[in-house]
Amino acid sequence: MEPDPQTCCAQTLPAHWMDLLRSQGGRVTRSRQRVLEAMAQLGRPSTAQEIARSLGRRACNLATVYRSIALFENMGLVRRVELGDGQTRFELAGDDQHTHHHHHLFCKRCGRILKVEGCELSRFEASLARDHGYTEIEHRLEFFGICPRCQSTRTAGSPQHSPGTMVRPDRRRPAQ
Amino acid sequence: MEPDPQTCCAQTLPAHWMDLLRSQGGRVTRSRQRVLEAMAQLGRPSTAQEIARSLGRRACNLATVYRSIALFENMGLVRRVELGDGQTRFELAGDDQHTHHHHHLFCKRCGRILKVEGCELSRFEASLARDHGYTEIEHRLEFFGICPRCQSTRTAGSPQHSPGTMVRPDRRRPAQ
DNA sequence: TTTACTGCAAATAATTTGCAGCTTA
DNA sequence: TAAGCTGCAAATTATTTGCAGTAAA
Repeated sequence: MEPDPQTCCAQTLPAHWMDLLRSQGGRVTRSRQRVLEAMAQLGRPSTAQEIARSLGRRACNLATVYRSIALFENMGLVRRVELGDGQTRFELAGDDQHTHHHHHLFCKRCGRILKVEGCELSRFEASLARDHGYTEIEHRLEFFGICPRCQSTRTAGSPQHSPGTMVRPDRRRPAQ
Repeated sequence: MEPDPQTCCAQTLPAHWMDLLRSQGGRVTRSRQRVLEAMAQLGRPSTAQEIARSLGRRACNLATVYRSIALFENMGLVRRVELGDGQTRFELAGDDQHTHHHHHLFCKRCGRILKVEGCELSRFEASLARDHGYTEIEHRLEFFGICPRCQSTRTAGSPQHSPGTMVRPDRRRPAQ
């Protein structure tokens, strides 16, 4: 897996997450710390399984990973990413270069995930708020396509992520 | 549930779906016809359960609903919609006024789903293709907010859809 | 010490699949 | 007829939960 600056850059842990956690009555435990570190190291939207597995030896229970993620998601430390392949992924959410709001470009063949920045939808959100009276509007936007490598191989390339757990191609195709 | 032109408009069945199905070696069966009719009548992204239940008496097996949906999705007759609440929904995909490409505005409290049109991302897609060499680029975009009714009730309003199966508010919050 | 957190196993829930019988072409 | 469907029940898979023991604060 060659390095891809836009794909596999280790993320940064949201600063002050410990304080944030404590301020909400939570405890800073080794498990939670490890889950966050694993997510940061993975540097891309990852499933609970991937996160648990990446912890390897010092693994913490899958149930704990789920519980930690749920907690972090409610704290706004983690955001969920759904790419229509039936798997729910999570990534760190923050406001620095690596964790701030962004989107993804997902290869429909191999599952490669590219980070996409610079989408400007705030004006559109404003018009939605005005036209329909909604508040607190936010959005999720994902792109799908065929990556360069897959174009040349013609066949479904080797999945970049979680080798061995390739999702069925059929479900990967977003009904556009 | 008052009528909402943008939410609950019965959709139209994709024309020629029978021919399309047959041309791919599939058979036009009563079950498949009913599943499509149910989706058209529901007129909004619906889960397999909702589709099966809406068929009421003349119900067809849940497994069959899943199989039909999968088939239709691969044919491009149905597209999947994920709103981050852990449920996978499906809606008719076509090119007429009701089924063409569009997005949704999902109320984070009651789950009301509003259809959103007029998003212009093709230029952005083109730049993605140019910059990263991807082809066949498409996208999925969903908006989340608090609908007017929920703003006034302060509490989680009655869910517009599938009463009784309200998802946990915690999971409804998209990690922005 | 107190009470939240964790591991483990059992429980749920959403999908999928095997198979034998039923239908469409 | 023949192959593709369908219902039903069992099997999977992802995720959640109960509980008793462990560890933050």
